[in-house]
Amino acid sequence: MEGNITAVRIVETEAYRGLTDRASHAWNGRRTNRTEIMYAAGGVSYIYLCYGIHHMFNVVTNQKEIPDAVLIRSAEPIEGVEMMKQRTGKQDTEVSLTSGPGNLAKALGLFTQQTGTSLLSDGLYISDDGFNVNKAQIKATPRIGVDYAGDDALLPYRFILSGSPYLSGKNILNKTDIF
DNA sequence: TTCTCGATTGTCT
DNA sequence: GACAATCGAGAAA
Repeated sequence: MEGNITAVRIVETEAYRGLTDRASHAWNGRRTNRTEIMYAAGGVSYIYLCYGIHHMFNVVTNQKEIPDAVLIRSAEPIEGVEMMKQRTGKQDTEVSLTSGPGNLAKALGLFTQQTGTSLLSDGLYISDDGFNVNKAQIKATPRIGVDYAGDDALLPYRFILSGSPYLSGKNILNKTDIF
């Protein structure tokens, strides 16, 4: 694996509370083949295909039988930029490399088959690299692209590292008027 | 079995 | 700013 590592620092996430959140696939206890993994104990990945094109990378976060997850929307490339460019087919290093959930999953080489992978495994893991985040920079805002969820779409369940250039595109336009 | 629609992105006007 | 692309999951019949 040496030399084949791609690492990113997560700068944007969204929380999905399965039981009460209409924006969640597991809303109201819905349990299907696809969402089954959300009911597993936290620490595993939930990756699925959206619009037939884009892969979404989620982290299952709660206890067994509680379908909560966090969508990783955007991140800052730390290591293996060349490989990410290869995977996404982009020529230059640009923010869109890992900005936006679809791009991020692509850059990291994540596909639906990786659903259920433990995030403590060798191939895929999340760790603390000691980066010191100023808590004042962490902001909560309404989520993106979930307008259909009614009132739940207004919940401030999106968390961003404000000021990061890697926040996804549409959000950059909106980021100033939330707080 | 069939139909509808989405936790998005990129391109066109 | 608006809209098409694209396919699998979920719901309905």
